[in-house]
Amino acid sequence: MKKNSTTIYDIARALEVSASTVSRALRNHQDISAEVTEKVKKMAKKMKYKPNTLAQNLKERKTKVIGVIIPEIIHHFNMSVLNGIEEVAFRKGYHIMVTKTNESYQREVMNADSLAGQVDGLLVCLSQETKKYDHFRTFKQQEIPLVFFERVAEKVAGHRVVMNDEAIAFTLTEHLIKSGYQRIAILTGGDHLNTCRSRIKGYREAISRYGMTPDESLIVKTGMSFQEGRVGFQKVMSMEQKPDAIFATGEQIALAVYSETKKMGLHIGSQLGLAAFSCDPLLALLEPSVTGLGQKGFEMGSMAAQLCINEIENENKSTKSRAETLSNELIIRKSSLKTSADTLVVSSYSSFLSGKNSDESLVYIY
Amino acid sequence: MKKNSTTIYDIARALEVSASTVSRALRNHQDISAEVTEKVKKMAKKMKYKPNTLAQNLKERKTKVIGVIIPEIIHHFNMSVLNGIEEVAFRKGYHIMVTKTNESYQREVMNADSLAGQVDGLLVCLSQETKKYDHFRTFKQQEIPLVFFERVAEKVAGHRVVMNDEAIAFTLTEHLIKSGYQRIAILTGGDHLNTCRSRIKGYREAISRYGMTPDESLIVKTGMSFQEGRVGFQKVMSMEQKPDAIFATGEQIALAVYSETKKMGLHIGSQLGLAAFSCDPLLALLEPSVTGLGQKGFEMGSMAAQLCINEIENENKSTKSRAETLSNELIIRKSSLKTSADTLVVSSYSSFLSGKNSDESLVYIY
DNA sequence: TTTTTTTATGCAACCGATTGCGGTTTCGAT
DNA sequence: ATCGAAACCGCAATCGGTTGCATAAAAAAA
Repeated sequence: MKKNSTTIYDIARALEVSASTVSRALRNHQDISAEVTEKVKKMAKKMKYKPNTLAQNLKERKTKVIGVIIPEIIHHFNMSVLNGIEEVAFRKGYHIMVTKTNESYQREVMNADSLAGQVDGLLVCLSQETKKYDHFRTFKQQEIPLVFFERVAEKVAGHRVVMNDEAIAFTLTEHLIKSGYQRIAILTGGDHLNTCRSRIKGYREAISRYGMTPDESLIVKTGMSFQEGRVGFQKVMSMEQKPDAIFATGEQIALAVYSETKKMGLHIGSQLGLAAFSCDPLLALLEPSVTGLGQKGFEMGSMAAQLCINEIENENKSTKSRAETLSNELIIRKSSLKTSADTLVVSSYSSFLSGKNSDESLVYIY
Repeated sequence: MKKNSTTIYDIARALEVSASTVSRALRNHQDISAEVTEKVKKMAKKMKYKPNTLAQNLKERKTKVIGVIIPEIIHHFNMSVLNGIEEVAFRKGYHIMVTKTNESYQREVMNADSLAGQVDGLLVCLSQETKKYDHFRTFKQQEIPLVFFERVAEKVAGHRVVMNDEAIAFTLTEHLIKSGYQRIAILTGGDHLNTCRSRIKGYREAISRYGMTPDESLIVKTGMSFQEGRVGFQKVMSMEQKPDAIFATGEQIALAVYSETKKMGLHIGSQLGLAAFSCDPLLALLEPSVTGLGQKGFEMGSMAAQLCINEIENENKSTKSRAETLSNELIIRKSSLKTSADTLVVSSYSSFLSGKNSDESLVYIY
């Protein structure tokens, strides 16, 4: 690259001034007279000068690039987040380097290591496998801002942007209960993921709050992927006491349940309730439509990018780790209603976290 | 960034050798004795040395980064492509810098300019607005490999990876005709896009081949976005002579048609045929399911990345622009069948390009 | 022992832009 | 005419790693 490009030295030679003068002129340094400045700029344009970003990076010790690590690309929520990140980055003059882990811890480590040298900040959504966080230490040492989103490392210093997982899970479960379902299974991933842990917690809270008998065998932690979701679903559906509703804690799981159910000929809603912790708008297009969440991916991504860039550009080192929680809303559709009511009612359940959290999860009936 | 990191000079000082020796030792240069090499490597590990990528980039005049420009991120096909790109890039030791244009020419220019200085290669899917290609000249001048995919610039030197648009469009239209639809509208974008041009051509070919009367008013070029697709759909549906089938030339258009149709209460298939030039697997989940294409996004992305990296690493300048065409298959589902046949028949139409193109578009009935 | 080769290492330039510091010129003030 | 202060500009170092060339030391040949 940069085969035939002109440098400040070329301009300097052409104008018989020094390279430093050219450099200063191009940056509007006041030491350089107006006429020289103009002369330099004119020549720069004439010679199609483009500053060598690589040299600037080395000198300035920064790249105007933020790294992104996500588990999967083919994933609507991740895409939305990425979209938000890109949008903010673009407006702020940054580029994004995107890597995916395929939910593999090992690949996450490789990505983190390889990005370490060339980004000014890093945005991460942890892989499903990740239980150790040493690969992020480099960033703290080098004072590279680190922002986790969605799946966060609580033990690592760094900003965090998450959803109100516990409250939403509570509301969602509460809704299923109020819809008349008696045996609600939750399909989710490992306890080490904050998302799964919180969602399970909210689920448990609702179950016990409404005096239902908790059944540990209904909490199935097979994983967040499509395949793993299917496995979990098959597992609960082969129990002697089958569940009558499913809480799918991720969009891939929801899709797995949905397609499996269709294959089995079960009618979603009347025969098996389904509610998903998913922002995918596709849920509204399915027939029957699936209860899910509002779309907060873009917001999460832009907030994460914003936090990151702020810390990059703020010279004050006083930036403590901030933990941002996005509220979200439950959008009720046919899949979680036993009777497909033609008349749609709008109501609102209060969030179960009475004092602590005032942003109650709104509930729309569609 | 790179606040407290050790350099080769630190290692050199600790070992009382020169920096060049350290550099060479770390790269296994044969001039350095085995013992010194080992000593250096041991010390490097001990001091947690990581080479400064920025300095290497400047020196080597390359970055091991390939830029990607796509119109939209929230777009299944684009993400499939991106997924393929990332996968190949990762395996080859490259990073990807992802930018999106939001279908804006201006933003495409900005992205191209800003990427020019810091990538070893560039992968581009043109924006819908783009009609001038000057912003890609820099890359040719600097000999930075350029690969277009999906929407390509035919006038610009660079590799191209496309689908067999014309043949697929022919097959798809042919299928609608054979299904018994009489008035087939095609919703698409501007003629300057190779994709639209080829798809329209295939459509026209099929219409005339089967002796139907072509009607220019059925060729609606409102654009490829969801909103534009909806506009186009509303336009044809408000004609005095409505179409009885729609050929949606993109996934966003297909979704627009699908959701509008549902709103109108029209039954897709029996009342209005629909076939989409789209790889989105969601089409299979909808009810009625929508006729579309096989998933070739990953393949397109990995091929594009492969071409790009090959050219980056091949020193022989003899790399002529290669144009790769991916074949694809039509997957027939309920939306393009007037009667929802319970018995599914598998057949195969021959590609209309008899001699020239032997990869006929396979047709599955689902 | 002397000369030639081989082996191993260091010096310094380079990639291109930035910037502290010092030097020269200009010009008004004394 | 002399001095001091702006106003302008260039030298050289720096960022960290790489590499051609020279050199020194060790080994081999004479």
